[in-house]
Amino acid sequence: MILMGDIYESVMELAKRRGFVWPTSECYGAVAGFIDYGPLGAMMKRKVEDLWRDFYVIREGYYEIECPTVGAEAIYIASGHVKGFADKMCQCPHCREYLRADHIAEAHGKANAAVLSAPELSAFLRLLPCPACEGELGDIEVFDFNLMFETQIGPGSQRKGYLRPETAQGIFADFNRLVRFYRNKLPFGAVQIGKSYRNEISPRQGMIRLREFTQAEAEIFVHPEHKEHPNFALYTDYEMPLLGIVQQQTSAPPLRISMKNAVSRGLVANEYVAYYLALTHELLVCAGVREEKLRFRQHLPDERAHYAEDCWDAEIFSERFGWVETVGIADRTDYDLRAHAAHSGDSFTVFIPFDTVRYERKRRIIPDMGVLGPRYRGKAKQISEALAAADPGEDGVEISVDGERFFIARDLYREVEEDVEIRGIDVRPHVIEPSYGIDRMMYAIFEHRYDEEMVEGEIRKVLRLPPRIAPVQAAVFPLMNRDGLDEIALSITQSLVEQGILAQYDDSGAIGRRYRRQDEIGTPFAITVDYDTLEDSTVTIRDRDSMNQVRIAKNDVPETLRLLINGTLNFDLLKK
RNA sequence: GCAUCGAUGGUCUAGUGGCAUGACUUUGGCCUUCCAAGCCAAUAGCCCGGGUUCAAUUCCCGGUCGAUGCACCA
Repeated sequence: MILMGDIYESVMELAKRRGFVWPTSECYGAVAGFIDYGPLGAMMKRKVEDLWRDFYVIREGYYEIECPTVGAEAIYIASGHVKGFADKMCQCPHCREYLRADHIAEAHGKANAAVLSAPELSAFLRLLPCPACEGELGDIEVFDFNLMFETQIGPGSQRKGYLRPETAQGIFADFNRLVRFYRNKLPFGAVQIGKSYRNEISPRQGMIRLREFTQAEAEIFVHPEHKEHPNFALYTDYEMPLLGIVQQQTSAPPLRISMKNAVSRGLVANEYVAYYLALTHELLVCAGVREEKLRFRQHLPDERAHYAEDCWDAEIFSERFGWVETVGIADRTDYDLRAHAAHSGDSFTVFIPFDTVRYERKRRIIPDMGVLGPRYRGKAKQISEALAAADPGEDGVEISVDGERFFIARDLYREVEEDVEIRGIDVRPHVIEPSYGIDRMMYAIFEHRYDEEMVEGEIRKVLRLPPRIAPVQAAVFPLMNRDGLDEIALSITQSLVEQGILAQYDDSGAIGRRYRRQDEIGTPFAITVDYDTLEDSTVTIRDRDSMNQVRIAKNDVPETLRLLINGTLNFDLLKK
């Protein structure tokens, strides 16, 4: 329960004050769209990323790679970002408002205005009113505003580069290496966690829309005809709310449905997409997102990229921002690999051998280059290629090269029939892409796990973080700062550190105050050394969420905490 | 980017054309046998730049950041 005020204000105030999230370079004036993670925020973010790695790297076996954040222009020409990641903008000459040129055109009946060129758009807009001030747009200039940050590689301006707008392209560009790494077998996957950059026109909403943000993306390469996930059994009966296209069009509530049924009813395109919907659901809940504030929404046909076969967003409900898209899960088909193949000249395919070698009877045309060469000179090569693909008649064949027609007589080539051995086929995989916005996850966790309650007339602020995510995992207090209690507490702290547990020792102020300090930063457990400890070598362990305490042997503290933190042991079971 | 509003110790806040309030937090000390107790002390602030003025935290202009609306946006 939140007792007072706007939860966003309360959460961000705490995050700032306790060192989770800070405005960047505050002493020079912060910059919108950029944030710093402070000591606790950076620690917590790393733990969220490690949780993600547990799911994708350890469990799925998709190894992590790391590519530069600066990419050569060619990559983003191929990916379509140089052309497509730009908005057609214009500025109203009267009110100086920046406007989306294609949106105005579409509002006035121009279908598919997004594909028009800048001059075409500017001609179309001439007589239209500005949506902001109603003034006639007149002789208006339409320009591209590309959302990528641009830079130069090397001195001068020899080579143009861009800060990556997504981590995915680095994985695609490494495809041929990855195929070899995974020994030419499908499916395989690679993941990347790192910074991406988008020069947002107007970033607002704190951590939700950043110009520099962290993505965790997986690119899973699958055989286009085999979209059954090998471990689908894990999630066949997993149920979660799906807001499909039909539900959205009929304003129906999300459908709670098992993954098996979602696929068999055609709600979700295939097992791979369904598998990662379920995995994402599990991961987000595990990270601390409230299950009842999480839904999966399918892209409507007009918002889905033309090449995508199916696309879903994991949306997390924020009191402040409404439903926030936090994870995108798409079947991108072979779009990306095809684009990189076309631009780079590499094949971007995997050779898949058949179980048994096949033979096909093929008619092959062998040109007589001894004659064709001298006769057609520069065109000879093209003619021989066209000839190889032609289907000759009785006395010869007519082919065309560059629009010019040639008749090649029967005696200028030989036709042979032969059995050709076909050992396999080059397959261009389809890409299943789950793409996570880590910063949005972080905000959602803060908002969902922040709590206030009234305790003896005081507001108690608690971050109810899952123990795995909490930046500090345990606190150790001497009840009194004397009589040797402090030495015992210090030695317990040391024993925790030796177990790899981040523990904070605190002997400052009243015991209640120390508990509150830890509650605020989400520390799940606190160990207190009191006078009984001197008698029987037990200490109390206090659970953040219930504030209950249980006595355990001092020597059991490191192992007990280890089990509590990794979730093997539940605090309630400690009681007996 | 436009319009409106705002910005005072770490946090919340009072107030002013002339020495800038108070509370909480934090630090040190005293006290204290389990959930922000008490006492003493300390640290720490008027978003930035320019203008008006003898004097600007205060008034004016510009900027930055934040909130809201428009626009934009996965």
